[in-house]
Amino acid sequence: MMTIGKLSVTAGVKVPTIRYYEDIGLMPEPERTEGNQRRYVRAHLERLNFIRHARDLGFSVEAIRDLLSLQATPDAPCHDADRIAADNLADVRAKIARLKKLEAELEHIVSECAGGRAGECNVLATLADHALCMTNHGHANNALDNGSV
Amino acid sequence: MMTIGKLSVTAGVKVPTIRYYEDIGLMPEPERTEGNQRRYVRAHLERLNFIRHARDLGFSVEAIRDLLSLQATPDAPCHDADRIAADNLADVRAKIARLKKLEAELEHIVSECAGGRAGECNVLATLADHALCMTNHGHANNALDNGSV
DNA sequence: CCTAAATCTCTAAAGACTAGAGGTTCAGGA
DNA sequence: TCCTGAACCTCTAGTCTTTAGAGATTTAGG
Repeated sequence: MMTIGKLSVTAGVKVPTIRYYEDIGLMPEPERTEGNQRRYVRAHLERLNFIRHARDLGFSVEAIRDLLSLQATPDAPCHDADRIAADNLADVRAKIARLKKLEAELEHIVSECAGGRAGECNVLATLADHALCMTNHGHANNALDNGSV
Repeated sequence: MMTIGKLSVTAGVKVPTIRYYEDIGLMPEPERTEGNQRRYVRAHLERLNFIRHARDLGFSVEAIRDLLSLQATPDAPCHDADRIAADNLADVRAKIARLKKLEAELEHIVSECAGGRAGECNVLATLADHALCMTNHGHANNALDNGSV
């Protein structure tokens, strides 16, 4: 029997976040004391660990919902879970590729900025002029959006 | 003289986003026709390109605001712009490092999933049990939050 | 029993947009 | 010149995943 504070510390998830997960149905409603305070058992901790871990790995809340429902029916084929993870892997690789280009560009910018005046500064010049751009970081804006990965 | 639609297509920024940038002061208020429609000139396109480019590179709106103000005073030392870019570079590197761990873990998970049942699936097992975790993707939740990079 | 810490609910904010409603203006063709 | 349909206008409200605070209540330890 854990309080929400204990659960929070143990799982590494902030208290309001736990309540939020309950709101959106990721966490079940736990039992309450007579004074209406939440009391959790070990199953809750495990589930919350699962959720936090999956969030850390970049899974969306929707994907986690799917995974949790799979977990609830252990006889189902794991094909779906596999697909969810594979999709995520593709995403992650795309993000890495994009960030590496970005890193190269920023390195270039920073190393060249030798403390001159803004008028000659590469940061500004590079950002202002696409023609100076080393790499093609295109308009695929969603590739790295919705962060929390 | 461009309409907002033309500007949108040319710069690769959605129309409501342009208006939003105007609201928050990233874009100046352009001239209007007698019928109250916005009309942009080339300077607007360049500024919007600057903004989009910087957003693509992971700069926050606040950082962009700083950069834009630096750009407006080209005699100022570029030290600030340099710092902003350097800060961003550190961020980008942290993101890359984290995503690489994540990639390794997902590769591990996916490759081991041989189409069994969910009860034995590594995706679920790995997510459920921290002890099976290959890497320490810690609780530094903000490292990759606020995406759009 | 008392008190301080933790909990409760509820509302609102963050960032960076995006979507829709309901109305107006513009440009090209008949 | 008029018409029509696409594009524009403002305004409100929603997205997503939390996080922070206010004000009230409960709990556990001494």
